[in-house]
Amino acid sequence: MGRAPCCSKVGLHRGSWTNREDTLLTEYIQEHGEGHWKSMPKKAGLLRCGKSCRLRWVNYLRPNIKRGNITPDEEELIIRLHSLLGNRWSLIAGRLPGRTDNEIKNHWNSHLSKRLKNKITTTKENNKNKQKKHNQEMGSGDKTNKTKIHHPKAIRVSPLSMITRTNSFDSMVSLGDLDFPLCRSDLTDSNNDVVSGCGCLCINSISTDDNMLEKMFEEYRQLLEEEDHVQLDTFVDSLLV
DNA sequence: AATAGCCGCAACCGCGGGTCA
DNA sequence: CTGACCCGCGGTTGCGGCTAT
Repeated sequence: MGRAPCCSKVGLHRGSWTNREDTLLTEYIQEHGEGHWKSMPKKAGLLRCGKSCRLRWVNYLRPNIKRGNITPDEEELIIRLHSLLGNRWSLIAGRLPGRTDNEIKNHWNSHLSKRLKNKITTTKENNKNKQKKHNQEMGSGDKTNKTKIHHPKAIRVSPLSMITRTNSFDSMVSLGDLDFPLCRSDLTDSNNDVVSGCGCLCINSISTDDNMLEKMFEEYRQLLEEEDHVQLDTFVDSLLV
């Protein structure tokens, strides 16, 4: 028994929104408020799926939405938040006023991920050369010294057990206080540019405990200060318990 | 000028969690 | 307890504009 479709597709408009549709939706929401997406299209006189209306409103028509020109500061914040949260775009968006999760997701996929990939490649090359040189100086290489970074798959976060879209991350932790790299490979060069963000510390479950994240960061930071061969799996696994 | 390829972004889709009858 | 429904999320698609050839 399959899941029923969210709405009947028959006779509904799809594709780009027209000005008239935008106006109808905006006027309806201004008068009646958000929510009740299922019944909204009919009441607003729109031949659209409720999901489509919600998406259009949230990503485009909502007031106070900033469009285009993501600043370098915002980019850096996105990179850091992504290294912390993984692909939790709604959480990342909650930390960037006026930005939508869709916009951030698109920007990440089309710009930042490629840029980081390039930087990672460059960094890896440099590290390879350094390691080669080091091995030559120290004799044979030590294969057990490899740092292992675990990439847990991001999971959906319940709004109740977590946070709301609007206040989201503010209620958990003040990232303005984060003056250390968010993950092992999210290191900065002498120009304070993020060199690499590949080794994501993806946290699979975040409690509402006020100090939990800060404790985790502190623990993580201490780990990083320890010997190079720390197996990050151990720490990450501890987060997953 | 034509067109192929690329890129950015808006929109769609499927899934999972929460709620409620 | 169960199942239907609603909502929101992340992944993916497809279209339009831009650029290179």
